Amino acid sequence: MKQAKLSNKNALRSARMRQRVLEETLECIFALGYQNASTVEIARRAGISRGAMLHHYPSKEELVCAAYESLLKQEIDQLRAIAGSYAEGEVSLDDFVDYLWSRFSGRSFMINIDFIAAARTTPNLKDRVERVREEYHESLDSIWRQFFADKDLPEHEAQVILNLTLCFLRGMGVQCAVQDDRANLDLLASHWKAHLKGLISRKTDG
Amino acid sequence: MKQAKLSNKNALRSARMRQRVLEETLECIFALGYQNASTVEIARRAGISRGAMLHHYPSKEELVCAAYESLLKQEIDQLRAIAGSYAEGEVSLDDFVDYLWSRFSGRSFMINIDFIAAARTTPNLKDRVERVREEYHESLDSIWRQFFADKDLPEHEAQVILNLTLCFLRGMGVQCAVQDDRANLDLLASHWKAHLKGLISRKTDG
DNA sequence: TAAAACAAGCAGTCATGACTGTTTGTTTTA
DNA sequence: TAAAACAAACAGTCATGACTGCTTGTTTTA
Repeated sequence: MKQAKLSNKNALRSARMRQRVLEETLECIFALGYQNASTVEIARRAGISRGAMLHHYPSKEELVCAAYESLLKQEIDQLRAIAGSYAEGEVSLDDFVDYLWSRFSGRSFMINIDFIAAARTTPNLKDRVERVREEYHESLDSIWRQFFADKDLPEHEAQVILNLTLCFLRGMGVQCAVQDDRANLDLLASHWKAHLKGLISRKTDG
Repeated sequence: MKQAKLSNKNALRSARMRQRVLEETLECIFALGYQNASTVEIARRAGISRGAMLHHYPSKEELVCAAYESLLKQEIDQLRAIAGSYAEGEVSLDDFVDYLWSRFSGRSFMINIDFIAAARTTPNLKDRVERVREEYHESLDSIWRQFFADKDLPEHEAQVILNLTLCFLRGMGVQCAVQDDRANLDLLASHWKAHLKGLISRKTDG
């Protein structure tokens, strides 16, 4: 994190520029795919010279990793916001699954797929990506537990149900990337939500 | 399909060569990733000159599409073989899910992820890929129905259960690509299998 | 059936274009 | 005026596909 005191104009300018570059990097990967997201194109879209971009991010790897971290951090922030709403009783488990599905069927996940594919065969990327992802999953775990705190369900059961749900949504997200047949997938998601209810009640009154 | 009568030597030689190239293409994509699988490297691995390869596959797109089609066709053949075994009562639903999981956690699916990611932003590839995939899913559908033929379950319920299972396995496969934690995922798969039993029996005696 | 004509398979080289990162120069801010 | 932010030009690498020519197999014809 190259970041000085934010009091002076330079630091502000720099931060803004970096933010814009990261956003355009993600947008570019989303639109063109990881492989076709060249630094030239990213700089062009960000309305900046490549020289300036390289000043902030000395290599492409540095750039895309930072972009990915930025993406996941946004997701984490949103999760935390939802965790807050839950505490105030504004969100149900159904709502939360809906929210997750919106995440796994949208831009964010499409970018994720590209990173997952790229990271599989790029050790450096894989390592860096893994760390952020852990943080993301921890946030997810903690919010998930909230939903089961009042249910009479052992913690590791809740964990299994979360993992089942996540895998399911991930799979749906992949399907979404292959062929955007939202209607059908939304329906399937509903099935799963209904199913979740059964899973919980059956266990709790058993 | 560039293929003359198989009686003459040339056609045989050609077929062998093409097969070898396709196999090495897949292997190369698996090992290096779609983006890093250059035609130079593929030719090197296949022990053939680039000139010869270009003789058989005039463009890279032609090559990778053919390779992908070959991959899915292999999968389809395996599925059909299993369908045969089922007819002879040699395979249970559990076995079949295990089989599917072996497919979604192995080489084949990893290559698939790369293709899915690449195809998302490469219209040509996407179109060609889609066609083969349909054939694959049809095979899957038909074998799946066999398992439910003797159960008292409406066809569309069986379809939903298949889709749930597929999404789930796909999601697990993606997780596998991210971090190969087989033990945990195998466990999760077991949960799902147990769960499937419940799904079926509950519906049938309801 | 043997030779000639033709076609297919294959190898190697070259031209082109794209992408990355370096370097050098200019403007803005502290 | 020194340092940071930015711009522009440049050099090196790599991948693709075109092109040329050689070798092997197949077909036609005398």
